[in-house]
Amino acid sequence: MKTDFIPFDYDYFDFCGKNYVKIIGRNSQGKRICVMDSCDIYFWAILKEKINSKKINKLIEKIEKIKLNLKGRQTRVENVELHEKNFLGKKVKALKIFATNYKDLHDIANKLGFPEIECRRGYDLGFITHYIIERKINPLCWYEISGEFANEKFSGVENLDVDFCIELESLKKIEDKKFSPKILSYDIETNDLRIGGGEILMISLVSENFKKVLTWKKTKDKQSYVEYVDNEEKLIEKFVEYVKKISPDFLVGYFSDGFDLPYLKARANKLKIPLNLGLDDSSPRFFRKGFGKDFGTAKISGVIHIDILKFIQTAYSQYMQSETLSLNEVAKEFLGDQKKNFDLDSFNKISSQSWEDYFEYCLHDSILTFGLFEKFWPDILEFSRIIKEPVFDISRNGLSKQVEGYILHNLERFNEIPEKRPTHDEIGKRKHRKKVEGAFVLEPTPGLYEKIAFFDFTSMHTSIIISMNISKSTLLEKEEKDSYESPEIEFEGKKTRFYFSKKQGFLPSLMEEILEKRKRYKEEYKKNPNQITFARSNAFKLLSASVHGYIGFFGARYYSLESSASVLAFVRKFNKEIIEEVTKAGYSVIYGDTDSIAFLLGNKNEEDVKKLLTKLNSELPGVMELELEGFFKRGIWVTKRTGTFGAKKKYALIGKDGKIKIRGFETVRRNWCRLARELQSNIIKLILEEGNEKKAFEFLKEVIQRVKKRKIKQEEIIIKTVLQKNLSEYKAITPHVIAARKMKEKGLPSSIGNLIEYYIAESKEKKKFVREKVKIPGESGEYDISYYLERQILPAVENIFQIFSKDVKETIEGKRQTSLGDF
DNA sequence: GGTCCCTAGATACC
DNA sequence: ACAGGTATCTAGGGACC
Repeated sequence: MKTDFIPFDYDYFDFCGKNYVKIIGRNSQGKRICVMDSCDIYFWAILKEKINSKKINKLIEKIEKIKLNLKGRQTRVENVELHEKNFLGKKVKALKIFATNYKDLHDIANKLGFPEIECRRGYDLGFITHYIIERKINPLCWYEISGEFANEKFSGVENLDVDFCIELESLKKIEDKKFSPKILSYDIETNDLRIGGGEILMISLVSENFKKVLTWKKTKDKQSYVEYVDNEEKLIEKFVEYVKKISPDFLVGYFSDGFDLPYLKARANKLKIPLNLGLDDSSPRFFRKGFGKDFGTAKISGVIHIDILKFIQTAYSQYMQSETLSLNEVAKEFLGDQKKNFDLDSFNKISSQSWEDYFEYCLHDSILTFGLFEKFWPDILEFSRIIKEPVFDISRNGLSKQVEGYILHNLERFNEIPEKRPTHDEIGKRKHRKKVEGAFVLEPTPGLYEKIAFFDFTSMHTSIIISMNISKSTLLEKEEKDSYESPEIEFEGKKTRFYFSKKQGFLPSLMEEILEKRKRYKEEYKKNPNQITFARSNAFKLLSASVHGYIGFFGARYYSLESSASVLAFVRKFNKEIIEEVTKAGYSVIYGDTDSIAFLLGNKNEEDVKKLLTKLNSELPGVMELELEGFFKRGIWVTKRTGTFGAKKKYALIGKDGKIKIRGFETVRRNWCRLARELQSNIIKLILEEGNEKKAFEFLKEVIQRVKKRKIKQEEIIIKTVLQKNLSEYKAITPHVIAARKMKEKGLPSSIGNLIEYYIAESKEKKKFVREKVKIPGESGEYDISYYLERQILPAVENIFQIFSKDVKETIEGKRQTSLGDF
């Protein structure tokens, strides 16, 4: 039997005491295939230096005799080989110790208390990762495979609903072909948000040319996509039936790891019915990660369950305009579509027509989820191919896991044995180490400026890692001639320098490849700018930028605080040097943050600036590169609220095309009310466009009048804050905590991650705390004029007008008495 | 009950 | 626990008078 094949998902099982991998995928005819395979299972025992071959042979003999009795199961070392390997860049002799079952490696490793052995490695990769590395059958790449039909052989162990099942004999990588996975999105609606705490009212399903809402709630009219069942029990059964019938490669939800699938499972358990969604009729398995704070993941055998929210969260949230990651806002940003309007507040009072609306609302959620998956699929695909981990994991892993995955799958090229995961104790120690000094931020001189140029370093941290060959394995113990020397660093209380070998390490070498990808996608975006090419470009920017974070992350295998400190010291050094050079060239530098610098053109022109850039680049080492971010017509920098110091990380620019770029100002901070944000944004715009504050001041006066006359709509005064911890954990009782408590009383979502909305209302008595005046949107009350004038508008505009020596405090607060007389 | 200083908390920038 | 450090700013917490 021979066929082409593209692997989607990997799982493993035991058969006759041996590890098998089952890979689910398809061929170009669209047939679903299960490939059964196994691979060599082994780990490494790295030997101490200067052990003679006689001793090694004796050691091998001893190890070969190791037998274990684990929970009634017999296992033993199968074979031992001696290899020349690298470990952390150093040549070592290592024993490759083979076993039957991956699960046993840890136990066997623990039996190796021989003095000749320095350390044991390679038993903690996870079987799937180990398998992919070993057999090189990479996710989402095309292969030509051959083997025997194996449905019979594994029957009784693995009964899968696939077109055919093959035991792999040979494989060959073939050219990429186009393929479109079958996608089914789903969404449930319930009458209680606590998992399993209420009933599931309806479930929507959307696939290509397929739309369905299942419900047991009968109504007078009926849309064609609505299908009635008798009760909740039948609802769940019908859902399973449809999933099996459509038989998708990907079952996609939005926050479905945390809500939809656990809810379905909980209800199925309660009703004592199976939730046999797996291709082998198994129920979803839930894996808890961390210590309760986060949600687990939900895995379905043979069907790849994707919670698209997770991928968006790690890969894109930093670059999105949306203020929350709600399906509504995310869909608005990426699909230009949003959720249907439906008031979920009162389940009991839903009329028949409302139920129709509710069905449509539910259906539309699945439509949006489907659309989001389609939009992000190219990115998930690319990530999965590059990192070589299955989509299930790629779509859920954090950035450190992605970087680490990339490293682990590429070690073999360097003949490297993988470093182990840090132990719990080691993590504890790392977390308690003193933080290293970070980047340098130049304090700006507040003012309105004309003709500004911005330079920034492309992927600065990564290019430093590459250019200075910085990593755990290239770090030298002491100064060596002809090595890279870090600037002086304050490290663990002492001033010191670190040195890195000039022989390129495997990590810097791998980073060079990531940087290449990043550049390629940036070019692609420039050629064809749209949301998706932008997002992809940024996803790789993020992956590239995460490399530095990874080596300073306490959970990393290749953690090295010395390396991290060195990278940051170089970051400071290069930025300060560029500031100096640009100043020397006759420009006045306004601002700089980490990898960027802003300066005035003055009496020079753009050509001069470009020439300067070329000159600066010719002096930079390795792959380091300074880039022209852009020329701007005007820019504004303000003071901090307290004192006369220039505020860092707060500025606004207007490009030659009139486009405005605002950083750090209240305008871009979601926990300020829209009134203040929009006012500030308009004022910044007017000032940047006009070059003076006159029109802006008139605008301010108008808004003040509207506030005083209570002409401001409620949605403009709402303050939105995301709850970052559980309500009981707050030490300080802030306004948003009070608002969250009120929401909780009303049964509204008020746990970690939920958006808390409130406004500050006027009260008869004088109140000491803001929190005493907090009201949530449904509560009746008039907004507190003084609060909004003094605590929202004033702070948002005061510093801006101060640049023109205009004190607006009087304008905002002063006239209040007279205008209040009008009422 | 007011003032002062500090911390908690949220959210931004790179 | 699940990339890092730097920074701004509000409101609350607590000491003191």
